[in-house]
Amino acid sequence: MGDSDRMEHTRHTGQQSEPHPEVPPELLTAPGYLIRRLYQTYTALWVSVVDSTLTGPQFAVMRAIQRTPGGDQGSLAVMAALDRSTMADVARRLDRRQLIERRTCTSDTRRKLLYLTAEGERILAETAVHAAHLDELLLAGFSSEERARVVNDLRNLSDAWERLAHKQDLSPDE
Amino acid sequence: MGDSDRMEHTRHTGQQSEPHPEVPPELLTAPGYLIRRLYQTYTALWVSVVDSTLTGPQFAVMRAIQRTPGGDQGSLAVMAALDRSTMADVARRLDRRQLIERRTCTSDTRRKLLYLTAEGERILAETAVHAAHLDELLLAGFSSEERARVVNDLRNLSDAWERLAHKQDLSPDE
DNA sequence: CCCGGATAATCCGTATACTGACTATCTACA
DNA sequence: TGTAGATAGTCAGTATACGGATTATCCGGG
Repeated sequence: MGDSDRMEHTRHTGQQSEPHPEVPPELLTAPGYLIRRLYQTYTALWVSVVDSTLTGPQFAVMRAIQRTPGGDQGSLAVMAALDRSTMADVARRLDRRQLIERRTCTSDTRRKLLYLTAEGERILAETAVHAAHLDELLLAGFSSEERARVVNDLRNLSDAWERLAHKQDLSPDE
Repeated sequence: MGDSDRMEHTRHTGQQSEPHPEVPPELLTAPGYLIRRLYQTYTALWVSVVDSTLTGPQFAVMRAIQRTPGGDQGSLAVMAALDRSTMADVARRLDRRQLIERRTCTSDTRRKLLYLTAEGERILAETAVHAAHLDELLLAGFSSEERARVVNDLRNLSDAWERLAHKQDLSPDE
């Protein structure tokens, strides 16, 4: 997993102390560009803080199974915010590593019901500690009311965008 | 390219009005989970609004080239917030489609300098219009001061997280 | 001039992510 | 009952992403 040595190659993409390659300003106010960077930075932090054997999505899936053991892949995918295809991949990898078990539902053989194995429970509990620490870190620079506001803004954005995504007509007009 | 037919299967992953997939509450306050969902929703909206022949990252790369024609892949990657490997992929695909040109630098043959082709300029200009429209849509549900606050929060988060990512010691202590 | 370290791009392996197609299965309706 | 439509999971194809190894090249010291 991560390089646990603390070499000074801390920069991922290489920039920031550089003579400023100058990000185009149109990008800096584009919500999508910002979100992409946030997502990238977050996954980098996940790897370095949680390190661990689980990726973020894998962790989300196992959390969902923990909450609803025996749920089918489709429902659990929704909880973990994954689509069916991606869930199939993630579940296959977790199954292969024996962190979850996939039983075909007897009353509907199309369904596969997911359960945590003992090892899976162990890994999940272990990872949850580090994940909680990461969540703290992510908001550590903000006062408690800023924290609430930021999380709230993120959820509002998320909701607003999802409503947009469900509309069919997004033409420029009006 | 979204299904432009108006079939009633509007849901992507399958539910949300269903009885109870019930997202685990630990996930709903986890910034990382929210960011991942925002990123997913954003890319879905990009496809359906900008549609187009360019992905978000491809667009960012072409914007960066437009701003700094003849830049080398490494510097342009930083501007577009991509790492070297990903930039190599993206540049190869754009090159194959003749939207950019890659010339080997004569004074340093390791470097490849990127330029937009005429066709690339055309596509970029076209896409920029739709991208601007998307940016409007993304904040359309907010008042103008909410808008400023949200964008500001995103940039602050981005900055704070990047500072975190550059620190070497992220242990749980204190 | 030659060598060793640094650097630019690429390649490999793995993991998300999404669309569309495909299989197996289930269910409802006529 | 018999079949059409819906549904669950998978697979193929494409595109991001990232770390680590590789290759080609550059540059500085001896």
